[in-house]
Amino acid sequence: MIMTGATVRNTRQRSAVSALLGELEGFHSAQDLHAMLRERGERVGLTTVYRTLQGLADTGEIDVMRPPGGEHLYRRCSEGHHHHLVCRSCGRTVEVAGPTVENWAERVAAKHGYADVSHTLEIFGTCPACTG
Amino acid sequence: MIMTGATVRNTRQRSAVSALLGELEGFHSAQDLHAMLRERGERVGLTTVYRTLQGLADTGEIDVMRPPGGEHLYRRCSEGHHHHLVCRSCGRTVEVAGPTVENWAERVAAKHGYADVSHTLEIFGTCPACTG
DNA sequence: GCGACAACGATAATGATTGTCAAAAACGCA
DNA sequence: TGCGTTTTTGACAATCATTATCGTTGTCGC
Repeated sequence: MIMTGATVRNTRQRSAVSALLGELEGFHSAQDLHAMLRERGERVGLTTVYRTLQGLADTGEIDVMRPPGGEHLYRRCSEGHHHHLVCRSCGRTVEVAGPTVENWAERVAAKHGYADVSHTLEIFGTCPACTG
Repeated sequence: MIMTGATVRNTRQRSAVSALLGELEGFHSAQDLHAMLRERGERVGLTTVYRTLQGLADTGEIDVMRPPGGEHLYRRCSEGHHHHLVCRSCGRTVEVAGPTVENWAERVAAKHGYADVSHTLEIFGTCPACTG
């Protein structure tokens, strides 16, 4: 058996995507990011953007949100498990940590004998700026 | 302005979909349901199944779940707002009512000035039967 | 029974994501 | 620094759920 070192190589493209995410506020789709990179003159393939985002998401470096109506959105977020409070109208997002919910989910799952629990939670609303 | 009576007509197809959902346990995709209807000899188009499900979901008669990896799943559920605890392996589902979470979500949203709050929450795990 | 209009459904279109695979780039090592 | 190995890339095709189209059909009020 070969114990591949699971080496992740540093490439120009990966850096570009990562850097871009570092500068941006809010959530952006893979295609958005791809377009921005092209505008900057960075030559990165769409396929690669998808792959990179997936990788970053797997390692928890970025968060993924799957809004009801379409494409996945990505964002560099603070560490640890948390959720998002998103404005339906302008997209303004607030990170929310919820020990309350985490515990509740764990408890409920345990009560029914479910193991290996995970969950997804998104809160939608209209932010103050968009309400007026 | 024309005040269309917003008439919803009773059709054989709508009844068939609704009836099928009434008999089934668990979640099923639009395509699943369509296949089942065909097996029964009911002649219903896939397009219509989608449309009908969307309609039923809009009026709250059925619940929609959007699992991470694919198609939307539909199910006739008990009334009121609730969430689902789903087995990753076999799909066995438990309905979960969570005043805890509802309140928490409301509170958090309010704290940030967000109005008109809604949320989505799914819990995934491995059920007792699939753990062994 | 009739006419208006919603609903149907076969088919084409859409569009995000994933698979493919040959070519290019990184890394470890001498 | 040069080399072989292995990962990564990226253009392109494929997938596949969902949506749009639009002529036909079925409902329902009258």
